[in-house]
Amino acid sequence: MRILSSDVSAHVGEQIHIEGWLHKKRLLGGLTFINVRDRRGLTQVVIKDKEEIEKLRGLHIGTVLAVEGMVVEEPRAPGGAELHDATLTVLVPVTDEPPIEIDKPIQHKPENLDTLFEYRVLNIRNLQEQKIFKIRGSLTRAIRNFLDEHEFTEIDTPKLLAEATEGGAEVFQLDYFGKTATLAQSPQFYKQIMVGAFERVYEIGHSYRAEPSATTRHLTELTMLDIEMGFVSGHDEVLDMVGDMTQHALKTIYEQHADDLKSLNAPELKLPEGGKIPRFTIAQIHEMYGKANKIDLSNEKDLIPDEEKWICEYARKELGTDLVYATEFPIGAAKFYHKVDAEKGVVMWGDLLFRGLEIATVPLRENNYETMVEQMTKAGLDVSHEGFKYYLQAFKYGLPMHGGCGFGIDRLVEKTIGLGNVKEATLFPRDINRLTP
RNA sequence: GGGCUCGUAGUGAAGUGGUUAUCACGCCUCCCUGUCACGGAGGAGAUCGCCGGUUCAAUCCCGGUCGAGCCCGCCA
Repeated sequence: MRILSSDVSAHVGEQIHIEGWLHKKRLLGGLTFINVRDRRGLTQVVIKDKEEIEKLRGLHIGTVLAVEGMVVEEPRAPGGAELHDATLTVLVPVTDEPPIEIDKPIQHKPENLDTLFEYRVLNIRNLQEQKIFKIRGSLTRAIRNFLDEHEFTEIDTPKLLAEATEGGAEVFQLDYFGKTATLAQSPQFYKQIMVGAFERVYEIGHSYRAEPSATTRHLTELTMLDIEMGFVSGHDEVLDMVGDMTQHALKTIYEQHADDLKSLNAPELKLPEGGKIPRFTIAQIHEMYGKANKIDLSNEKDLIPDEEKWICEYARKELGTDLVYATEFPIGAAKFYHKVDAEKGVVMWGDLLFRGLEIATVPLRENNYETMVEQMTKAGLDVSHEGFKYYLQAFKYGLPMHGGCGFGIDRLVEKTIGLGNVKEATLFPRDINRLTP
C-alpha cells in the first residue's frame, strides 16, 4: 500500500512503500539523500547502497519513483522521520534535463513573468508555487460554503452567445457554423433572469474581455464570481451580503492556510471591527484624495487607480481594514440595468476595494419592466432585438428588486497573497499575447 | 489605443566600438557519511532577438521589426 509523505512519520519501524517524483538528489559520497515529492509534500530517503544510487544515474528531477524502505525516526530529517535501506524502482524515467529548477524559489519578478508562464507546466511542481493555487481553491470553496449556507443556488450559464448585448467592454467574436458568435463578457443577463426563479443565485465561471489592456490587473479570460439576489430591501443589503461573504472567505483562508500565507509573505489580514465594511462615496474619496494630493478629480466618473490605492491605505491605517467600499457612482457612469437614485443623482453601485485594488462591483439593478425599457431606449438600444427579448421576458413577468456583484476571483487571490500581478494568481493566464500553455 | 523601459548560454544576471564575452544556478566527470538553496576540483554549453545602416571593425552607436515588462485609458 502506498504511504503518503505526511503519514511516513506514523510508520516508524515499519517497512513501507512510497511513490512520487524525484524532487532533489544530494550525493555526499557514501551517503545520498533524495527527496520524493507526492501530493502531500516531501519524503527524505537515505541511500547508502551504491547499486541503488546508480539506478538514478542519468535520470533527472521529475523521474517517477517507487521506494521501499524502513521508516526511522530521525530528528535531523525534515518531518522527523526518513526511509533507510531503500530499494528504488524507476516507474517513469526522465532523461532530458528540465529547463528550469523546481526545488528553489520560482522567480516572480515582473520582467521574468513571461518565463514563469512559459514553464508553468514545470514550475507548478514547486511546493511554494503550489500554495498559491491551493489557497485559490480554498478561497472559492469558502465562498461556495458561505453562499450555500445563505440559500444561493449555484448555476452555470452559456459562454457562447449570439452577440454582445451588454455593451461596454470589447467582445471576442468567433465563427459558429457560419454564424458569428461571441464569448460572454459576464453572466449578467442570465443571473438576473435566474433571480426570477431561485431568488438567490451565483456562478463561478470564466468571462472574456477583448480589451487590449496590458496591465498588472487585466486578463482576457478571467474568473468571475457572479452573485444575484432578489427581494432585497435596498442597496445596503447587497453590500452587506457581499461584504460578509468576502470577510468569511478571508477569515477562513487566514486560519486554514496560516503557514502558507506566512511563507508567501502575505500581509497581515485586517478586517473592520464589528464586521461592517466602511463606505465612502465617490465624491467623498475625490475630495479626500484631492485635498491630500492637491488635485481636482470632481469630474471623474470613477476612481483613478492611484485613488483606489490611496483610500485603501487610508482605510488600513485609520480604520484598521483591508476592505473598503466606494459607493454612489455619478449618474454618468450608469449602465442601462443599474438602479438610479434620482433624488441623489447617483447610481446605486458600490465598488469593493481590497488592498488597493477594485475586486468587485456591487450594484442594485433596475427591476421595473417599463423603467428598463425606458433606460435601454435612452441608451440607444433596440429593445425588440433578439439579444434583449429573452432578458426582458424576465422583467415583464415579474422580477423583484435585486442586486448582486461581479467579483474578480483572480484579483482576490492576487491581493490575498500579496502578489504583484493578477496573472501570478492564474495557472494559465490569457492576455493580449498569450494563448499558451 | 497612447506613453516609458528592456531583449546576452537551459535559468537569472554583469559587461564592452577592437584578440578567447564575465558571473551565479543548473548540466557532465571526479572527490565527499547528515545533507536539506550541501561542499570541493575540473569540464561542456551563447550565431549577444531578427533585418538593415554607420564604421577598417558592431553584441555595443543609429533605423526598422518582432518579442517582453510597466504606467495610462477601460475594467473585475
